[in-house]
Amino acid sequence: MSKDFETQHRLGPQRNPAIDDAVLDATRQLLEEKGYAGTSIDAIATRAGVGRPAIYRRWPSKAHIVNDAIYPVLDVEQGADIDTELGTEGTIADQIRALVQGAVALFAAPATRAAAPGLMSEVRTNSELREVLVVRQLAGVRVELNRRLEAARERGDIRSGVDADALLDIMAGAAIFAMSVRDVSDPGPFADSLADIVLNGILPNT
Amino acid sequence: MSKDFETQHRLGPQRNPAIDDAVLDATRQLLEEKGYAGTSIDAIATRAGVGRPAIYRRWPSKAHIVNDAIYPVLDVEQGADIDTELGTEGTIADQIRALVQGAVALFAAPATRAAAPGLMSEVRTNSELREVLVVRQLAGVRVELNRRLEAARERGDIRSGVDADALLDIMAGAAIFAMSVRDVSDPGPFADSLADIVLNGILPNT
Amino acid sequence: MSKDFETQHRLGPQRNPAIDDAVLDATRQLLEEKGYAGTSIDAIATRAGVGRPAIYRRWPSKAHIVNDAIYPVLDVEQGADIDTELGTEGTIADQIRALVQGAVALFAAPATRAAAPGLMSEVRTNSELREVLVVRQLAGVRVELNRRLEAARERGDIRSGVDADALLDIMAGAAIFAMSVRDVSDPGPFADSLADIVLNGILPNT
Amino acid sequence: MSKDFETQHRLGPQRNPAIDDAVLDATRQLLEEKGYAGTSIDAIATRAGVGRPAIYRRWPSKAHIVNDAIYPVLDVEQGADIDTELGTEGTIADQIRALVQGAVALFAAPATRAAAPGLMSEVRTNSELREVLVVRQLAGVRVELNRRLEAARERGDIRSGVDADALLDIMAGAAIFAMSVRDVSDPGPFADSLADIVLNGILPNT
DNA sequence: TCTTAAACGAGACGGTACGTCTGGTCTTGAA
DNA sequence: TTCAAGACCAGACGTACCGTCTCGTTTAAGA
Repeated sequence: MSKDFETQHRLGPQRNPAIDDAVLDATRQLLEEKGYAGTSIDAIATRAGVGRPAIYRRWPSKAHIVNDAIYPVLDVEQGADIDTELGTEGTIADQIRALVQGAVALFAAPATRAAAPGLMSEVRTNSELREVLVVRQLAGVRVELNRRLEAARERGDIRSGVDADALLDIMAGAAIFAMSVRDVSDPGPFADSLADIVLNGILPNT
Repeated sequence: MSKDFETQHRLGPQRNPAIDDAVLDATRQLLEEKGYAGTSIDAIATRAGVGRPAIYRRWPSKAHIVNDAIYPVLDVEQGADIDTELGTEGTIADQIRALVQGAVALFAAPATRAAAPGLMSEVRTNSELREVLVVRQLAGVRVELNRRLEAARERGDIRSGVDADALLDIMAGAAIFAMSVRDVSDPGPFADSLADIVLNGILPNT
Repeated sequence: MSKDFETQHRLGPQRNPAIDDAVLDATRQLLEEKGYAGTSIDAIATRAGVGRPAIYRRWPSKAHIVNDAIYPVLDVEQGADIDTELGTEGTIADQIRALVQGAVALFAAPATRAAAPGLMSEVRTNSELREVLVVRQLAGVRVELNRRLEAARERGDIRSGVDADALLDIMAGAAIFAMSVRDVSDPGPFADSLADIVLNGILPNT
Repeated sequence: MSKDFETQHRLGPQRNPAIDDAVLDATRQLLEEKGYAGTSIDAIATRAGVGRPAIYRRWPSKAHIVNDAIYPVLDVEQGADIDTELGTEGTIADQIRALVQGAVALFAAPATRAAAPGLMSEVRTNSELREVLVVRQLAGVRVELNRRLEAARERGDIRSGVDADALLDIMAGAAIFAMSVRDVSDPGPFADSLADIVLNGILPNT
């Protein structure tokens, strides 16, 4: 129960950044152990050795905590991060392959398997969460993916008529479904199979 | 508050099937209005004009009610239904197109948009629900799809190396993601885009 | 679970008197084992091997069943029984002594220890029960006791000014309190102590 | 529905003592209006304008609430209170008279009439309640009464052979029976009649 | 012998209360 | 101003009884 931040403990009027980490760590542990519904804010606070108000001071709801706990930040508003994330080098095929690998790896972590469907569910009723998750995080990726596909299409690297939104739905949706519902144990082969269908689906028919 | 089944109301030691319908109807309404988390069993009972114990007598958890409320039964244990459901006629391309249309239509209903991610989340911790939803319902479809793809591959109608499980993950996952997260308003064009990518992904490259 | 009345079992349009006995027996057992609050009608029906409607056909409430189960009938409307019950022979001292012995013996049975306070509680809100228990059973005893004391007072056998109602409250109340609350293990000595105080309390000084 | 304690309302980590009072007041009201069985914890919480958990934080069962609501505390562990309560001055006759008056007054309050038999009933199955009510509260009185009678007997002020326990059973039992079952409307004359019999029962026969 | 009608067990029903658990807010007192 | 601790309301959870009612069967008594 004794945490290292309990020794130097209170910083006065500044927030203690160690608390953020302790909370996110505890959240990941609990997601893995008890699942999304079983991860209560009470349990997070107890596991992190932190009071509940310290949590509510930082995040407005459980979904926001979970979102921060399982997804990399990348909402830095600059294109640089997204570019790096999406793999800016190589052919469009390489880029898509990298994207699929990235998506599968993202949703394959145990905590994420437990959390992703829960967040999908809450995003429908919690508009504050929707703003953060769908608008700020997902929309950026959509725009960037659209830009890339557009460019590739102009170069003739992909078929015309490929819907970028549907493509993103496939990559994210299939990865989440495989990891969280089918509970695929080895993500590698699945990522290959997924990339195989997706690439054949968008590249020109020779 | 008076329901039509209240007039003749009690059938003695047999359960009143009108209550099943009233509960499932109320569940669909509440899912649409309040979302998955906001749909409490109390609210369902009140809306259906039914006591809470009558619900617990029929379903062991909220997830089971929701499952019955939004998914067609088709667990008839005979292949016949699944065959019909999956579209047994025409070329493999026609069959896949029908499958994609069916999946999108299934997840496009407002109640289902609200419920599907919630069920995906609970299926991970509720093993009783997993039995019903993943093993009994999904597994049948997986087996049948696998059989069809195998046959088509032998006829050379699709590429070899296409993973049937990944294909099902794509169809279900993409449809759920598009409907529940992206909240696509018109399912028709999305289904076409999805079918376009999927078909090109599995058919031979000319 | 097989009762002897289950062999020949149903008598047609007449009630099966064996059910009355089975229910009252089960009630006494459950009172002793689980106490008054823990004795549910469900449990009585199950223990007696009887359906709930068969019970409700005979008694309007749990309190009525318990009343029948623990108290001797004596509501025969004829003074004869009460006379016998109250001990009509001997001096007034002998009669009072017999009364005290009877009261203590009545409330000393294990089932009665558990039930008496519960009935006292329900009699305040259940007016139907009040009618049966207080008016029909107790009032008769009050009247008869009053008559005896009046006669004894005229003969100079007891002090004047002794309140018959208070005397009955003492005998019943003290016996119930000793048995149900103090949980006296041996009723004999207690009955003697009680009789000692009561007799000295009403007989003339010297 | 707005209570005075709602203005300043929450005291932080300390419990709000105003809630204790509000709950006990509501309990007394409900006992008077609906009787013991009709006084649900739900109803108490609603009437007191308080959440149910706030009640369960303070008392382990309905019986404990009722006990606190109707009986004065006097479990101060020092003899002083009990001495005062039992009336330490005057002859033994005066003391007994005071005791009888006190007992009758205690059980004459409307809420107490409704509650006392219910508590007597629950004390038999709820051992936690028995500890509080019988051991901590009643036993102290029994010991003190025994001491007084012993002293009086040595002085020759009462007959030898008077059982202190039976005497207490008489005073408490008769008062409860008269108030809760017979429902005596005017406690004064009853207390006089009871004291008359009791005093004659224990004083020497001149 | 056949019919009628009541009693029976089994158990579903709406309703109410139980005691527990969360979520999100607020307050205290120390640092 | 932050922190931990924790009290607070609101309300959902799943369970247990209550008293009523209906079912389908059994059985005694009357036709």
